[in-house]
Amino acid sequence: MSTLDALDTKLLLALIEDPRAQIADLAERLGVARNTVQSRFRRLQRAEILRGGGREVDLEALGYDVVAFMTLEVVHRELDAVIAGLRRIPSILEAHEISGRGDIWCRLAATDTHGLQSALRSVLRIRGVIRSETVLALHTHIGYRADQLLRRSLDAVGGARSEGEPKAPEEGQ
Amino acid sequence: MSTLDALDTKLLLALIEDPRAQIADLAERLGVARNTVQSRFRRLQRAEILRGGGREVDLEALGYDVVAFMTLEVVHRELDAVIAGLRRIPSILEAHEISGRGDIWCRLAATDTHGLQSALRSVLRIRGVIRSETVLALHTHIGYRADQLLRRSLDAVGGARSEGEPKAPEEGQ
DNA sequence: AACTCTTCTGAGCATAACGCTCAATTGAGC
DNA sequence: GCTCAATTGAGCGTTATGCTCAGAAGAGTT
Repeated sequence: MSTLDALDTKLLLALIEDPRAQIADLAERLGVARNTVQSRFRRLQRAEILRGGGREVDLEALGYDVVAFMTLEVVHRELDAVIAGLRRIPSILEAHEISGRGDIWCRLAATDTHGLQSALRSVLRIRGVIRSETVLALHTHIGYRADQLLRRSLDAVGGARSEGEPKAPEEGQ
Repeated sequence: MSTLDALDTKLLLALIEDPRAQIADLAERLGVARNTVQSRFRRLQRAEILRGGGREVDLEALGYDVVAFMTLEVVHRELDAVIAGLRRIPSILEAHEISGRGDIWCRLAATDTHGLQSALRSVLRIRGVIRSETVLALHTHIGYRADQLLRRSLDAVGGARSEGEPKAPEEGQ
């Protein structure tokens, strides 16, 4: 289980909303001394729960060890209602409409397999959901990144590169 | 096409690396006046290319209009090599090992369908890749979010809630 | 009840960053 | 050569930062 208390969690929430928020503002918003936020923030950073400095939160540190991907087949004219239903389930981390087999693709997180089962039940209870197919994410080999894309854009536009930076590969578009 | 020049792109890259980086540091790193970074930063923020203040970059603003999901079946003993190959393709935004049908799940982005085709060809050229299945992401209904999860953790631990904040729903685990 | 240990608090301090303005310079396009 | 937008460097007052320190508050223990 995570070692985060309510204050840590609130701090993370505030930082997700605005990663560049100032320490003093955060302190005021959380109704706590500036010093406290400063030390909490430092701790979260050092523990790498706050990755990159506020961009993303380490879900495992929060105790969400199970991540799964799910495709959903839905009654098309109920699509909006299904989306609204998904939105109400905290375990749903994202949801996209897709082409091909299945109509919606989702990512979900849970503390354990029981939590996952519970989340899946919630999903299947949504009116308009016909069928679901779920796979477990066993390991993240490449975490979300957009920097490679940016680096390639940089090459395309001919931006000078600072020393030491690796050149982005050219494969694929 | 995007209206971002090399400096904008470099600024975004630096902010992805460290969303809380100081303006002055960024200016020094990019070898440009502090004032310049300040105005560029403000512009990126206002144009909402920098979402949330540094958390994520708007891919569409960069000209990447096509997003797709791909499952890959691979020769298991070549898994590491496949991952390494994927890592070298900028279009691959993330990659996870999964259970069930297909062995790897990826998200990829491209400027258009030609770019997507090119990326897919790059993937299929990787030694160890047996078969791929790709679906287009037509629309993002729920973008990546972790705040709901955090809010539920807050409720679980009994954190007091500031005024006006909506209570996180209770459905699912 | 006293004790310890940790955390939070509030204050203070020197340094640095911030947001802003302004005049001068640069560079591209006409 | 001209215009226009962007960049630069300097300067300004205000604010945030990182730091220290002593005291208060709580939880858990003896």
